[in-house]
This record gives sequence, structure tokens and C-alpha cells, in this order.
Amino acid sequence: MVEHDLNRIFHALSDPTRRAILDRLAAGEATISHLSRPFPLSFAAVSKHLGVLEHAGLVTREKRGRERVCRINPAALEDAHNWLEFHEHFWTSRLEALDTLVGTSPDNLDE
Amino acid sequence: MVEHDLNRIFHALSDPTRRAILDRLAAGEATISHLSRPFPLSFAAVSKHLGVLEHAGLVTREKRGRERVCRINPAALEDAHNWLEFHEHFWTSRLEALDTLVGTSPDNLDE
DNA sequence: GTTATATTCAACTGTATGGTTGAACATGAT
DNA sequence: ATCATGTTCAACCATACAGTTGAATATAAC
Repeated sequence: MVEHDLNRIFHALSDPTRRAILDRLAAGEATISHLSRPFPLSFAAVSKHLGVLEHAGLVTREKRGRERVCRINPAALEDAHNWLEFHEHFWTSRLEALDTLVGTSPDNLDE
Repeated sequence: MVEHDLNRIFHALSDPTRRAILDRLAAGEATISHLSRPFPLSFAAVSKHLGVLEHAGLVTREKRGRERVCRINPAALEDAHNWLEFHEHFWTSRLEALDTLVGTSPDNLDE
């Protein structure tokens, strides 16, 4: 896993339309036109969003006849998930360590 | 938790400089000038990044004398973490359900 | 073959982003 | 009071982004 993978994944997830598309894809594969229907956006705009998601590895597109079927790829979330999990724990434990050091916690009064 | 919180958090995390700043803050609070030193960026650029992080709730800035001390706020990661955790599980289970339905798994051959 | 459908691509627009610089301001040090 | 330091702010620039439209392409249906 490399830096720019995270850049792409987090960037892809930062747009509500793209997150909605992902949610929709969780219900099963779908074509682009089918995906674009519920959005107040042009077909091309949704296709671009799919491009961003595909580039981030979150979605795969497979040509099937004249249409293109999109599927979700949960594995790509792992990079982001791992980053968050590690940092959340790391940061929290560092902060707790600092608290203990400084002795701001009331529990430390009788030590 | 609202939609635009996630937008801001994911967007804040999508930049490698900002993630590096967060990592640096995990080691303890720091002033902006101290944070900006290791980066090949102007002071103002780093200050802007801090602004983005603060706006996303990931960092707090407190004025102390003439300098401004930045601290990390791990709690803000929870929104993103929860979103990822839920969707990763949800997507994966949905995909497994579809697999079972279609019977593509070799385990289903003798049923 | 013609037509309709699904998609891509290119061109364009407006706005956001990430960066710069230099001026302004507040506070600490001398 | 003066000077140095830490920070913000405003102006500016280049590029990226999200959106549009219309033309081009590929495939299915008739």
C-alpha cells in the first residue's frame, strides 16, 4: 500500500455522491445508466464519479455487451480502514500517555 | 454526525501533507511554526492545512501567548472509522449473500 | 441497414484547492 | 520604545474538480 493509494481512496470517499453510489452498489452490481438515474446529475457526471471510484480501486467496471457493469470492491476499503484504525489507537494512547505524564487525571491525585 | 462532516474529514485525510501533520501531532502538541519546519512549504501553506484539519474537527488550535498550539483530536476520526467499518462489513456480507444466491462458490456444489 | 441505447470523449465553465508572496497585527524579549 | 517572532490575512496564480453539453463510438433491436 502506498501513499497515493490513500490519497485516492480518501478523496473518492470525500464526495457524498460517490458515497451514495457505493451504497447503491452494495445492493448488487449495476450499470452506469441505472446508477445515474436517481441522481439529479447528467449521465456523464455520474460516469466521471465512477471513474474516480474505479481509479481508487473501490469499484470495478466490466464491459458486458453495450453496457458497463459496475461492482463494488470492499477490499479497497481496507487500506483506509487500517490507516484509521492504527492512527486512532496510536493517537489515543499517546494522548493518554501524555495525560498520565502531566498528571491531569483526577485518578492520579493520591499517588 | 452529518454528511458534510464526513465530506470534510475524508477530504482532510486525502492530502499526504495533512496526514503527515497529524502524525507529527500524535507525538504531542506543537506550534504552527514548529510543525511547518520539516515541510518544504511556506508557513502560510502549513497554516492553511491546519485550517482544513481544524475545520474537519481533527485538530484544535489554542492561542497561547503569541503562538498557537495545535493538538490532535482522535475523537473526530470516529465518524470516518464508523462509516468505514459499517460499510466494509455491509458490502462484504452483501457480496457473500449474492455469491450464495448465485451459487458460484465451489462449496455449494454438493447441495 | 437503420434506429435506439449505453457509453466515452472532448470542450467548456465556474469554483475549489494548494501553493506563493508581502503587508498587517499581536505579543514577547531587549 | 524598539525589535524580533508567530501568526493571520489578502491578493494572486496554476491546477484540479464537478458539472454541463454535444459529438463520436459500439452494440442491441427492428
